Amino acid sequence: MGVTKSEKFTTEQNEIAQLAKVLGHPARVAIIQHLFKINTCICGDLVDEIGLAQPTISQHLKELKNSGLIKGNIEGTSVCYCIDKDNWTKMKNLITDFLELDTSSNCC
Amino acid sequence: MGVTKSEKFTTEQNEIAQLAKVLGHPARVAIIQHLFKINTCICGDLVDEIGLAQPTISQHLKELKNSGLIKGNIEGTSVCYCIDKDNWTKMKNLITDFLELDTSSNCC
DNA sequence: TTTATTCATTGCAATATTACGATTAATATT
DNA sequence: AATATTAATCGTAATATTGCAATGAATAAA
Repeated sequence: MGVTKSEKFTTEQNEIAQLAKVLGHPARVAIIQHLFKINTCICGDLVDEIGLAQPTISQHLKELKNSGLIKGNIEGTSVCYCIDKDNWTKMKNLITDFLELDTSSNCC
Repeated sequence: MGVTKSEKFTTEQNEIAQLAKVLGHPARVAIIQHLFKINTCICGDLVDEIGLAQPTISQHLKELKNSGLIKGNIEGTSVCYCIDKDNWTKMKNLITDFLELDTSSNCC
């Protein structure tokens, strides 16, 4: 059926998975890293930087935007994309808490 | 074409994305959390715990196993799945480093 | 106004993912 | 041996994702 049964899981589990999914493509990882590196960003830069076609980059940017991790301000013909710091911090905490599960057990 | 162009990205970007992708499904998040909670785990428990069909759980377990995050030891008719702590720690560091990108800039 | 430039959107093809019923393989139990 | 239990695998259907060419909308430059 190809459709995730979100209703079977907690809100937290769904949120973690949703964020992880957004980061689950190297192009989006690369975009995030680039945005952090240069602070102000134009989509065209990313096309050159990443080497995928412009509509493809645009689509990845849309997903990142939908997730709230980045925001885009229109500036004339270009668009300034950048990290949404508040959401980034929230996301970071959510994922970090999940990853910090105790590994000091003694099974297997 | 539905196929990710991994060759366009760095090894690090691909590794981060690959791990994030594995965590990009609530069932797998739930499985990881459950494994941490009870240390020793049998697949049947997970079917009851999570509420998806046994083949579906089995498939998610396979993906987690392929990623190296968990390992499964056969014990009679049941299988003891648990977190692969070394790999978990490596993965945690990889993701954490990525998430720790500096948010102290002043764009937008 | 005409022409570039920049980026979003649409439409499509190829591939991947999610889910489950049916079956299978293996060990336990009777 | 016959039956039950556990979990992997196979096959299939439904849906999602990835990628790009073509197009469109908007502003900038000539």
